[in-house]
Amino acid sequence: MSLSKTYNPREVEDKWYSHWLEKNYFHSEPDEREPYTVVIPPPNVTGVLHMGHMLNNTIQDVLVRRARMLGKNACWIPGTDHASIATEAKVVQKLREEGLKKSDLSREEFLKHAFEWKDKHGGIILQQLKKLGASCDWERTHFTMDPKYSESVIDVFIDLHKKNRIYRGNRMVNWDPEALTALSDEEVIYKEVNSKLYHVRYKIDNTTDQWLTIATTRPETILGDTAICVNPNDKRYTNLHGKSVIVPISNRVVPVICDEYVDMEFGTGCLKITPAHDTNDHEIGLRHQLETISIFNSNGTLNENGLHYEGKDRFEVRKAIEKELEQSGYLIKIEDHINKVGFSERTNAIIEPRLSLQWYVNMQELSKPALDNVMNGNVQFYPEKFKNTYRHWMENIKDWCISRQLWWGHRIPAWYYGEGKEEFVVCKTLEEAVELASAKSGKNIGEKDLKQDEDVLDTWFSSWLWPISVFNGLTDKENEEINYYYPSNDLVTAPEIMFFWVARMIIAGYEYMGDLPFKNVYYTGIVRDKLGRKMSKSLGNSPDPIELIENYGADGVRVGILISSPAGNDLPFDSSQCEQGRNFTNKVWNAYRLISSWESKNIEQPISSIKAIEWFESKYNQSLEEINDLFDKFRISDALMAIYKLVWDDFCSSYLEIIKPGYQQPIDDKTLKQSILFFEKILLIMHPFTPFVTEELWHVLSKERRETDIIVSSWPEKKEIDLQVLNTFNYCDKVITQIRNFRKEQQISNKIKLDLYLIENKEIDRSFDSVISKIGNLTKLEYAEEKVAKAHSFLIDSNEFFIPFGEGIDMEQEMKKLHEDLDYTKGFLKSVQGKLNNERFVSNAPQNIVDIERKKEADALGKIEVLEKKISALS
RNA sequence: GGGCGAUUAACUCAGUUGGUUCAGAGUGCCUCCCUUACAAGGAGGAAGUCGGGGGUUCGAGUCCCUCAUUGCCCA
Repeated sequence: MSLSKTYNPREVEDKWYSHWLEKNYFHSEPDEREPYTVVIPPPNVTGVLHMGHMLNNTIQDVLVRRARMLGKNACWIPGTDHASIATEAKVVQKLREEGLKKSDLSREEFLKHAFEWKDKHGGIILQQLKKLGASCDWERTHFTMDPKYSESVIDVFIDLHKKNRIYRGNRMVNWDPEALTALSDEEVIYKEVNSKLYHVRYKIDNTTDQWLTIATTRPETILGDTAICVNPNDKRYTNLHGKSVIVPISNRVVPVICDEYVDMEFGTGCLKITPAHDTNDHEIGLRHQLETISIFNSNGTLNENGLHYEGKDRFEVRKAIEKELEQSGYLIKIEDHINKVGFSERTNAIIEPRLSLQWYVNMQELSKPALDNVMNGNVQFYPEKFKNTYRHWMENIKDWCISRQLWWGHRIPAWYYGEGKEEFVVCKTLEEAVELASAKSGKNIGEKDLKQDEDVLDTWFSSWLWPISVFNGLTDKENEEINYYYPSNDLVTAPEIMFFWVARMIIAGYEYMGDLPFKNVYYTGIVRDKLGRKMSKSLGNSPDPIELIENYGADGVRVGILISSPAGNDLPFDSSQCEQGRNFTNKVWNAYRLISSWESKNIEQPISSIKAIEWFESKYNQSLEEINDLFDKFRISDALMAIYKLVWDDFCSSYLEIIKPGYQQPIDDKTLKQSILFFEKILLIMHPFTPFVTEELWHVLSKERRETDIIVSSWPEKKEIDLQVLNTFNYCDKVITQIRNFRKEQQISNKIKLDLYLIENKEIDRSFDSVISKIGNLTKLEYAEEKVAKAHSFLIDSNEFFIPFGEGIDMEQEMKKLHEDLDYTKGFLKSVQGKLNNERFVSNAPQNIVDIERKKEADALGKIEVLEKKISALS
């Protein structure tokens, strides 16, 4: 035999992937078939493949390949996201390494560098996906900053502005002092940190020595205090109502105000109010018309309101001010304190709440259809539990801050012609702006008088259009492709971006297409390491996917990653799972090796083979039905497991063993032909999970198939299942197990032939006796009338089986087993009779349940009788 | 602090309307076997008070309450 004992994925993977590409199988064009569309969650353009992508894209590929085989026009759109903050940060860092500062560059120069970077590093991840076997339509690769795509983003901005859904507002934003940009709420990560709670006393104005004490975690913001607030119901402080206090260091006189917002239990019950630097304080400030004093610059250093601290960093100032407060007697005490602090998702800088003028989308009305259509099931979530989370967020949705103080991205199409709050127009081009601005202002405004907004849009403001704009559904409305492919079918993504992305795509879908963007959303879990930690670069606990593919083969990795990862569950990943996957591909490979080694002749077909074929036909169809059902429910792991067991247990361990001819014996033509057909049917259902090994075997297995490719072959049709055959095989399997057990207990080699006698107390379907004889390696299988002496015996469904043994009888062992069996059955009978003697059970339980119990009782009684007879016969 | 989940074998998970497809699967573990497809293999086996406690019911892994532990989302 010249075939390798083990499957070698390296030899076949590149070959078939190139072949598929050459044949253009991944490419889709609208036609008369039913479309099946999936849009990839676009990875960051400069990203590299990690385990999360592996999981996510394997699932998509499984779905897409199966849809293709089901005869649908499958279209999987790949692409990348410009990821404004992440990419800009990378470019800035790269420039810094080259000695260039962003601030020294013009916008145009910077963007030139950024595009160079993108062209060089962009899309590596897409190349990596090919190694995994992803069957994306590469001709349709999109990038969220492609010209057409960008145009649609700008159009949407203009449109929403026209509809009064976009407005410009001076609001508290999450400011990233490192990236120097505002962030959306979703980009802020709150973490618990050990900090300190400073108790500081403020002197009450117009007194010589009366004080109140506040508690704060941010003493540096004292310089921006414009009030002290107490709860109006707090009896301790009624004396303060209407008074003023003197802020330490700045010596500003500020009022004491009352607001129920203050938690009387926390700290001292006196809250200092800094409207410029805290969201809640800002709201209190608005309610009480307080002055707002900003003390920070955009980069987190103090401004001129910071007095002698001007120019110093906020954390440096915190230390310094602690000292100053202490020296001047204002600091009462410092307590340890745990509080939650917001960090920038991208730069990890501590977020500074900051008042600034930003662009917002009013989400109230816009989001309604998106909530309704998920709740009513038009858009299905898998698993469904995420609907709750979704609803909670959608019902409390806040306006979306969409401007970012960056250069890499879609520049906001707003043009300013003056300093006034309303002195701007929103439109696509400078020419239009001239016209609109002139009209709006009533003045003659030229190009030079206009200045475009410096900011770009939030990345998600472009990716929320992904399912539409990859088909140019906005720039070229009603075009053939958008009409054909939209809405897409399944979206596979991580629950972490349910709000960033999924919810907003649904919103955009209803707003711009009047329809859902996808029918099903499959949420994957987070890939974690063995210890349950999230996989991350900094921890270094993430295996390199490409290395895994090299070690275990793409098919092995695909199986390994899917074998136990139900939707929505985190996946604790361990490379041993890939080992299991690799072993699976190897198993199939060896099944092929076996079949290919047989020489066929026109000889009589053994009955055992005929029966095996009958059985496997039904078994296959039973599994196929189950697998189809699991796919319909998006239970991808379970579908894989069902296939795994069908292949390994049923096809290899049972079927092939039954039909296997003796050593160097030929096989009959019919059986071989049928076995190859079975093998092909198995390859077909395996294909979505293990595309490479199945394509390889498809081609070598039979000559007829060499002209076709499995990737474009049809998913098998389900045929009838003969339950009788399946039941009889189960019985046969039980007998075989008993024979094997006997051999093992008595240490009788498989090579030694045995006799089997049986007393048929209950009718037996004898059709699989030839199979029992073959697998059990029996010389004879005889139906007897009387018990056989000096024999090992066992019971299956009240039928008695005997294997006579020669000299080395272990009688004790036999007796022990009989007694164990008897004890168990007696206990079982007792519990059944307990139920039946309970009048309430008999009168309340449905008749069929009672009947079942009665039958159990009868069976148990019969079995006990047989066992007792045997025991007395042996003793 | 608010919301949503989870807890079943050593590990990862199934368990649809309460009742024979109810205590399951895969991996791991143990025993025996290098048997002529595959030791990346074969055959067999052990292993769980279904997180604790209450309740409803003839009957609870499944429904209700409560506690504990834990995860995620939001502030």
